[in-house]
Amino acid sequence: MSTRAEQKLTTRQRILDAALQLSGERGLSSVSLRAVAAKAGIAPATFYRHFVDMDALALALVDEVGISLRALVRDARMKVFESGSRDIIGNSIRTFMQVAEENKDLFRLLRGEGAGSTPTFRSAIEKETERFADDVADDLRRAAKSTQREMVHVGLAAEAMVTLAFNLGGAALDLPPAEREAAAERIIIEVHMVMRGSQSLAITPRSWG
Amino acid sequence: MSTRAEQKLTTRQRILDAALQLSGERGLSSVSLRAVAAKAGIAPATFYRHFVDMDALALALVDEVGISLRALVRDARMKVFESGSRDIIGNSIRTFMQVAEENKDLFRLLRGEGAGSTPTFRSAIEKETERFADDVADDLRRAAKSTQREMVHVGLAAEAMVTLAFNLGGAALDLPPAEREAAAERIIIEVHMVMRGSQSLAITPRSWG
DNA sequence: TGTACATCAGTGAACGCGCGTTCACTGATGTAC
DNA sequence: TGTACATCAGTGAACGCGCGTTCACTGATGTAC
Repeated sequence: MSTRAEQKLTTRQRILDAALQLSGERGLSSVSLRAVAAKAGIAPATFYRHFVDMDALALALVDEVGISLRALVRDARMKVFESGSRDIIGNSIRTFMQVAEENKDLFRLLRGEGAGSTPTFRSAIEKETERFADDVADDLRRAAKSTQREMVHVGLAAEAMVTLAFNLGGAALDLPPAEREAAAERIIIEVHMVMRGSQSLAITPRSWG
Repeated sequence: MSTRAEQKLTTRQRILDAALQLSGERGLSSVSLRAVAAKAGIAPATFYRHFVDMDALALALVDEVGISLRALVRDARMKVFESGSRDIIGNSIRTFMQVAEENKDLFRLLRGEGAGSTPTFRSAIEKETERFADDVADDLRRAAKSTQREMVHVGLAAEAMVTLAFNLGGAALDLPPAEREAAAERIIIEVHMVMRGSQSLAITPRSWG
């Protein structure tokens, strides 16, 4: 690869990094092109050599965030698996929280921007969380087989677990460490409830409600 | 009450209504003072007769939203109770979705602004959702007594249910009606899982995980 | 009731500022011969 | 390798615009006598 093209890519990356950092405070939608340029150390006009506008940047960022996130979580899942622990849920949530803490900006972006922005952006983020839930669903199915405990609506159980982890876990990122750990334990119990509920419904379906 | 004071209050209300409407599109944090003034039919400078700045408006709005929401949900719960149905969860979620649909802007504000804004604002919104969860917890305890089915971690179960309803329900507001109903049915199943899980853990606590 | 004065919600013009975007440019890197 | 030309990432100045905020004002409403 030529030097010029390489250089262009590193500048592009500097722009993405700057945008991610700045989005942490107030959300990406209130970050200006000029602020991104300043943080990235380029002239405002240079921005246009890389993206047609801020919306394009936002989409590229969601893409990158999604990829990073999946990689991070794949590692996390392997870590849980290798630990050989029987407390799969507890370990997963604690690892998730650790990864989230080390990548606050990424998580805030996915969580915060999910609501208050452009429809395109919103649906891009929804796709990412869906992929995430799909991975969890696979894990659940595998766990169900190996423990011989049947589950129903595995996809829904996974969706519920991911929703709880993302939202409650995301909110917990703003808390002091001690409270953050307490929040993690609460999330673990709630995710357990979903797990048990899915198993319980497999044994005794729809009753009194 | 004097005519002048009355007039001032109605203007204030026009400002709040305008802000709420405008927040629906892109979130409150990207609504300008001038846009609010224009929508409310006043000069920009008049805004300052009612609020010191946009942050004060935001806080007043969260307060108002919280109060409206609790009133709406109190009505909804009564409706469910009066129906005498045994499918309490299903009815609650469906009623919740109906109320949410009729008050999209309110819900979007609570959901969307929960992440991407000022810490003060964020914590104000968190308080509102906590109150909401407390109400649900009361309902759960009452239901547990009347059905004789013990539950554990009722507060956590309520938190999980509210988190699921708010986030998945809120996301569903952007979908076409048919898909929205399907989403509601999915949320009902997931909330059921939490319910069952809480009951199951009361019978067989912490096991293999 | 009538008069004189006080209050204050709402105004319109003006301000300086940061914004997104454009444009002709520069000069290092890449390419052809 | 050396030379002449092409490419194009990055620039700096300039633009018009909507923003938040200020200020002296207006005139209807409220109050005291």
